[in-house]
Amino acid sequence: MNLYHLRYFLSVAQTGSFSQAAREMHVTQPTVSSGVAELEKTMGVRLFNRGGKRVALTMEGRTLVNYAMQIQDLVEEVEDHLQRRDVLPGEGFQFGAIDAAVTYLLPDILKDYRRVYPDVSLSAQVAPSRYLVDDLLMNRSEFAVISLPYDHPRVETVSIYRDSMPLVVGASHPFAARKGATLQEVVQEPLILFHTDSISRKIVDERFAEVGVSPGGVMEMRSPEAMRKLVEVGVGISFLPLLTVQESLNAGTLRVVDVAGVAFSREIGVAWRRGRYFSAAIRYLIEAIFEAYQGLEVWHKKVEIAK
Amino acid sequence: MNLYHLRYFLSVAQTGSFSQAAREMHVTQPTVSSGVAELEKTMGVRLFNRGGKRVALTMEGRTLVNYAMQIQDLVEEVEDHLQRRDVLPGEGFQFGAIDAAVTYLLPDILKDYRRVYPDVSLSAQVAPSRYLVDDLLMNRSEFAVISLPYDHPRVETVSIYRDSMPLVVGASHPFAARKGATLQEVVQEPLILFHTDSISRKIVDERFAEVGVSPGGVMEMRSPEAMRKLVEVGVGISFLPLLTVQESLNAGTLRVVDVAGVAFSREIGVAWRRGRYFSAAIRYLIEAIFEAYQGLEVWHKKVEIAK
DNA sequence: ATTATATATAGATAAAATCTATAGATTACA
DNA sequence: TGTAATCTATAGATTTTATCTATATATAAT
Repeated sequence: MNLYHLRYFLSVAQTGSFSQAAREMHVTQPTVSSGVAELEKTMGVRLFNRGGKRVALTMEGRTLVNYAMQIQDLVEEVEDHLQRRDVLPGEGFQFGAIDAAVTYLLPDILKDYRRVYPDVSLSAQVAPSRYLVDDLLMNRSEFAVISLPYDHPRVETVSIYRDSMPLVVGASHPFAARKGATLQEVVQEPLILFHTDSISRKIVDERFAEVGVSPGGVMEMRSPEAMRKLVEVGVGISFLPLLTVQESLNAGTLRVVDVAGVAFSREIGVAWRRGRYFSAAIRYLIEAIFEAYQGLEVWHKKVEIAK
Repeated sequence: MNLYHLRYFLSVAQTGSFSQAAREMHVTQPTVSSGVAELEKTMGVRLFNRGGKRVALTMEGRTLVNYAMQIQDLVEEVEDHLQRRDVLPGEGFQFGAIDAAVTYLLPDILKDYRRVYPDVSLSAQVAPSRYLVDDLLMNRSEFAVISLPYDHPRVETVSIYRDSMPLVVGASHPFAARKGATLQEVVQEPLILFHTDSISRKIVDERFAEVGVSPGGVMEMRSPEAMRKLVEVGVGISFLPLLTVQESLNAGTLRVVDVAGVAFSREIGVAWRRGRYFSAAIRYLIEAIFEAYQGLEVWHKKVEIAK
């Protein structure tokens, strides 16, 4: 069963003539004849009674008219939808983001996005970067906002934000009163560090190795928010992304302490599976992120290559 | 856009794999690939993101899944309907019948029919035979119950009922008291005859011509019921089908009078456009008529030929 | 009867769908 | 890290389907 044949059939039903239908459909009359004949064969019924000046639908023909019109409508509707890149209510997509991104970088962008695509349901997966990259590779999420650098042959990344990771201490910590501290002093203190999985931790570890120091008592955490709390109550001190601690600094519950020879920072960026295709509604969100954080140009270049 | 391609697409969406879909659909993998590629081209969007172990639907792909499933359902539904010869509520057909048939021959049959096909809406067109034949030729009705004989190269007929057309007079008419009358006597009386269009009238006229008599004051009518009334009130006398006057005879308001050398009768039969196709629901009604009036065998023979 | 208009059919041609074989890429596993 | 297995894409050949031209046949109109 061919969609053109259905169209021929409907035209014959409407005009009551094979010849006229052929003219309407811009094909020859035998084409219409064989199209209808093919339908009649696959359905096993006669659709028209021929012979008069006009052909007449049989009962089966009338039944098929009902269905054929519905089918035609659906086909036209879906073509229209897809061509106009409309979004159906209930449609949506999933993306990943690390905690800091979803908490501090994305809220305003997501708010704007909702205005442009009110019918798209967004599902944000919040997890450490490496899990988010797994999702990307398995096609479980469309893109992710993760910590950089992340080196993987199948993953493309563009940096959008550089976040410093200063040493922060509780307001009552001895360092809080001083203008700075040395790395040697720092490693004597109880340190609260990201889990060894994490990119931020890797940055810290690498620098420690370079300088040749190693921390004493270390507490490992996955959640920067939890780490912030622990530092606030004085369990230890930590190198934490500025984004995470900005509010606490403003409130005075945390203090930044300069450490000689150390200027940690981690980048946050957008990552996606190399070469993948982006639907309009998704592309819009990504571009909004780049616009907000000045990465639009690099993105365009990379996506161009990916094409 | 081909219905097979839609099926391939749905299978890929469900299995997450072109290869697996190919196995399910009993085609090769390149067939599925090119089918999906063709859909993507005509729709102008990417439907899957390839590359992982499993392919993943894009947003557009998800939209198309919704529509494709609806379309598939409709196609299956209509194929099922037509193959099983089901009748949709609201479906129906039109047939023609002369007054006597619809009043006296068909009621019980139609009642039974309603039990078997409760959802079929019947539309009976009641008119003199020649109009009903016009409808047949124009494919406006499926079959007709008309007066015979009716000779037309494009119309097939089978007789189902022979109805005598005796001379009937009002109860108070002088003839009513006598045991019989001659044709010469009859033509002296004011005669109420069918319109010259009608088959019943033709039968009467032919006999009159044979015998060489011609009636005097004649009133022409189209409605046998009206004629019956006129005879009852004594406006004239008439040759009327027994079916039409049976009740009046029982009630005693009309009397049958034998006329020497005259035994009019007309036949009633089923007529249809030669070579036409009958849907199951229609065929059932026609066969019920033949079963009731012993014409089933002839019908089968004629329809066999028509095929 | 004759002409005009319908649909059906036969045969040729064009378009498409599908297949086989294979390349290129990714994943899984040793 | 390399190797085998598995996946999708592509090229070219083949088959099937759709369409066209020409014509036969039937019906309706003049």
